[in-house]
Amino acid sequence: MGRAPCCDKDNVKKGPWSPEEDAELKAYIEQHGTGGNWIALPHKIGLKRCGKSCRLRWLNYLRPNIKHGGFTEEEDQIICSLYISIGSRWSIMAAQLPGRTDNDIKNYWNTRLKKRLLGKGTLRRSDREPSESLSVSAIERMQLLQLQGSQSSHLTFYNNPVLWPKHHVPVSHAAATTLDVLSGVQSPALDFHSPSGASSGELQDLVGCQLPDLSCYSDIYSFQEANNLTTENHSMIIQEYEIGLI
DNA sequence: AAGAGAAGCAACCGCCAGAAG
DNA sequence: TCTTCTGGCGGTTGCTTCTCT
Repeated sequence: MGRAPCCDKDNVKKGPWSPEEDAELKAYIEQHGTGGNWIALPHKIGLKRCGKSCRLRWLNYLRPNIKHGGFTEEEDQIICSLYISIGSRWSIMAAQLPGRTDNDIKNYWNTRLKKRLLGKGTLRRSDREPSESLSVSAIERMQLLQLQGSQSSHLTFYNNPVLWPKHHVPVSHAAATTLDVLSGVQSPALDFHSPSGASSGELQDLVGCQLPDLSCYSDIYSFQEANNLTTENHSMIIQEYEIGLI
């Protein structure tokens, strides 16, 4: 059944790549391509490396047109906006930033941007109770939304289609408007604060398009209320969920 | 000048969805 | 149809470099 094991883990080298290994991998891929099989690649080249390690090395370091460091102000803004809208989906962010790798963006966010934007008081995983259902990423995004709301509006993800991920499907204007109204007016028919509140069917009728089950919003709304987030942010979160980004 | 702590970053780990046998 | 592997991803680790005292 199945396939042969990918590599002999006792016989593969780990740790930093040497210039010789880099050169061998680069030369082989430039000449022959990956052949669609990373696992077989190190055997063909004669490298004592796991295929996954070769893939990572190529994608993050050896691939042509890779940029390292020196993130621009514009890139900072894009990363920040995307983090607010899609969270820690580094590969999607990398797709929006030519020459940047997901690993680079992730490192840049974790070591610099996060501290710069949120300060040193950001939540760590160890600070939270295990039962809390909001991820650290979600809370950081809420904090950024608050900051964004109190500062300029140019970072707003939904105001700038350039920042939308390639798979982004714009929400209909009618749906967005209706959701804005609903979240602002708090219709008595809809209890946004309870998982047992409005069904997606009820909202669907009001909005005129298909919506997912809203029960998952309970934590977000509770958090929003506790942190005085705006209704604009409120509806944005619904929109993001609707298009599958959260 | 030396040691400690912080920051930066490359690479590994482990999980998941889809593919292959 | 089931089992196992591959590719891809985000999270985490640990080594190196930098900064502060």
